[in-house]
Amino acid sequence: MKPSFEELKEKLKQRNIHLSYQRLRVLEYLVQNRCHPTVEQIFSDLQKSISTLSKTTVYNILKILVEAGVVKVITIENYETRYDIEVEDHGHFKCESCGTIYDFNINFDLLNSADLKNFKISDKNVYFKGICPRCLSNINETVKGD
Amino acid sequence: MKPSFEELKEKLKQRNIHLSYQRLRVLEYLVQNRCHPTVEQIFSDLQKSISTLSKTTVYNILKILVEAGVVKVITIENYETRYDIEVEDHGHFKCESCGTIYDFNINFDLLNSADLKNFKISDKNVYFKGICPRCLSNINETVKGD
DNA sequence: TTATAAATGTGTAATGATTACAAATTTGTA
DNA sequence: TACAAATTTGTAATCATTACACATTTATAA
Repeated sequence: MKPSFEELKEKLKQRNIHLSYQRLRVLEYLVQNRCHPTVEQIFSDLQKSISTLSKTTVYNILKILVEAGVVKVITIENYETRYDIEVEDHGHFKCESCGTIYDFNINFDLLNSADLKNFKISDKNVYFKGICPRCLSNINETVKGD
Repeated sequence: MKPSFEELKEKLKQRNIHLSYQRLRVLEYLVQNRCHPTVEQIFSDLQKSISTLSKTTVYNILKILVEAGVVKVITIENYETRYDIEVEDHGHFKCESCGTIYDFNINFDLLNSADLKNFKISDKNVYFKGICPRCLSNINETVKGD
């Protein structure tokens, strides 16, 4: 379900992708930070402990991990690319107030359309936008407070 | 269902958005070109007949039309923003071979998740990727021909 | 019609994410 | 240990988008 760091390393080995220090640290970061981080977040956080890290390296590694099928690009806004460990299908909800992206379960098998009967589908994506419970309650608090 | 140019003009009037020449031409272009064009496509096509047109103007107008709710931003790839006349909910299929984006019907009411019961959902998006029938048959032709 | 303020459009410069590329470093192998 | 290949790094280039100031058009009223 949620692949462990060890399982992901194994998958990369099988694909003959060398497990360099930087690659492992980026992978580890994504396993530990399941908040769909941007390149900027990944880079600035990792740079604290890998002082020589280059942002280009982060871009390169993410590209390799995506091609290897262990990381998925999350495209919700065109001005920010986010990355997620590749897991079973799920939807994303982006809160338009705080920007947080939440995962939610959804049955992708139900996502079918007769219009696509002659199409070869290789990737299904679902994302919603709106306001998350936390922000909704903050808004209510504010109203009450006024 | 598919709003006409006249209906869209009416909607803009109701929202007190001045129907300038450039705005009407961009709107007309989107009604007539239901291929989810990029800013570049809209600009370069319209510039042929509106020689003074500025790309900044196209950006400005698209922003206004989106805010007015008559145009929707289609985010599938983070490197290209596409625009579509706002219509009833439908999914998008992007062919990874030719780049064409197809509309398909899908029941958005079925798109629910218990995980989101306390969330306020204002926008639902579905997009698939894969190979379209045309490209699939081209590939088959090529294989046969070899 | 004419004056004038507000709205709209235009062109250039700035921004910022991403990519290209070449040099430096590290790794694997003989 | 030596060398070739892979990986990382830093800088420069690219490209979509935005900021901004100026030009043009439109709406309104005298």
